[in-house]
Amino acid sequence: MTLQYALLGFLNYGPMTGYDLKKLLDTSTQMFWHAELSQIYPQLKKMEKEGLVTVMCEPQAGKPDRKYYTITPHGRAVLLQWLSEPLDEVLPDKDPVLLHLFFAGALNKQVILSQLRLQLELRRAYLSRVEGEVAGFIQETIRVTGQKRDGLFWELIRRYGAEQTRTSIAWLEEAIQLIEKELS
Amino acid sequence: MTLQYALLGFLNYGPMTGYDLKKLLDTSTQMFWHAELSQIYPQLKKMEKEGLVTVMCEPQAGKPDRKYYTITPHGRAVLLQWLSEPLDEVLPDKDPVLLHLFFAGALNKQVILSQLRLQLELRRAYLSRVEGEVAGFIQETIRVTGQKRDGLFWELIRRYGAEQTRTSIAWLEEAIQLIEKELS
DNA sequence: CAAGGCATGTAAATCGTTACATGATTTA
DNA sequence: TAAATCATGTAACGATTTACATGCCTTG
Repeated sequence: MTLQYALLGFLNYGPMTGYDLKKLLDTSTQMFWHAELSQIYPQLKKMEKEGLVTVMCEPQAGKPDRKYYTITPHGRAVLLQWLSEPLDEVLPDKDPVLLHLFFAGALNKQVILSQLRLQLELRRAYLSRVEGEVAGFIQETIRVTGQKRDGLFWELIRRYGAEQTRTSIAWLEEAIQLIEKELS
Repeated sequence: MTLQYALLGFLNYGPMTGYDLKKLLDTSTQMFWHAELSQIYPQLKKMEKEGLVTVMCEPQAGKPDRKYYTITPHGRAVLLQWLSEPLDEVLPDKDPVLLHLFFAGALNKQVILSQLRLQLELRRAYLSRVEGEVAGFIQETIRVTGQKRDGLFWELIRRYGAEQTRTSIAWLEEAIQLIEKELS
């Protein structure tokens, strides 16, 4: 169901194909939402049947037609309805890395340390991407589209990701030190 | 597949029933992993067929038998194998709250602010639970079970949750101020 | 006396991933 | 010339949720 709202959210900016939507999911929301084409295409079909979007085919030579989906007034109403719902969830609920760590006591010190060091590396790399590329991409998108109001939220979310990652990094550094000292 | 490792991880402490495992998932790992009984029971059955666990039935009057599952040497090997794998994931990948916020530009200022204020409230409540109840529960569990080594990881994960939540809170406070000032 | 805990499950539906299929064009 | 991009999809499988089913015992 949530994927539906993600698609409606993007279609609210203008008509697009499933392929276009996939690219937007990959470049804009991949840190907190994504989907495969094999999920997107059937979802769009379902949304059309429910009157949330309409389709227009643009023939192409040698390729399948581009199928442009346009959000309907009803689709827009459904999107706004969802967006207006109170944000009453507390946390994203599955994190395999933490589950891993929860049982890590069964491993020896060196294996655990190398796992944590890999995480540290990955998160540092991620942070530098968020502070570099991602920040630039958002500014560029705001410049090109003139979406200042929406851009405020994009930038806010980017900063959230950066702050969470910084916190992870600091925690990993401490955890590594602690384990080096305290664990036998 | 991950649920399997969660169950093996707990069964590695000793034989248990599906019902017991559900309670452990609810009290110990609910912040980063959980499952319903309707998923746990079939999963255990499957694990038995694969030789990861064995079952022993303890008859009860008026209730279904308690079915105790015991981890096998093979099960332990499979668990250790999984635990030893490098932690190469970067982030938990779906967060409906962020997706919501990503499209929040379509809403009016007051609705957005009340949504963010609700999030702030929820995260503050969550933090106080993590710093209170949860911390106490971990200390108590370490005291009762004598699992000092494992307890180190439980406490580390708890602190991770607390730090991430503190970061969320600070970010939400800033975001609310910014939106109050900058947004029309 | 109703609600919740104990203890087991099954069935149906939804959500999501991976693999497969086509076929032209562009890039390395 | 191999791989990636464009553009559509289907099929099979696996993961997860929700609803249903039983029946006793304990707590409010």
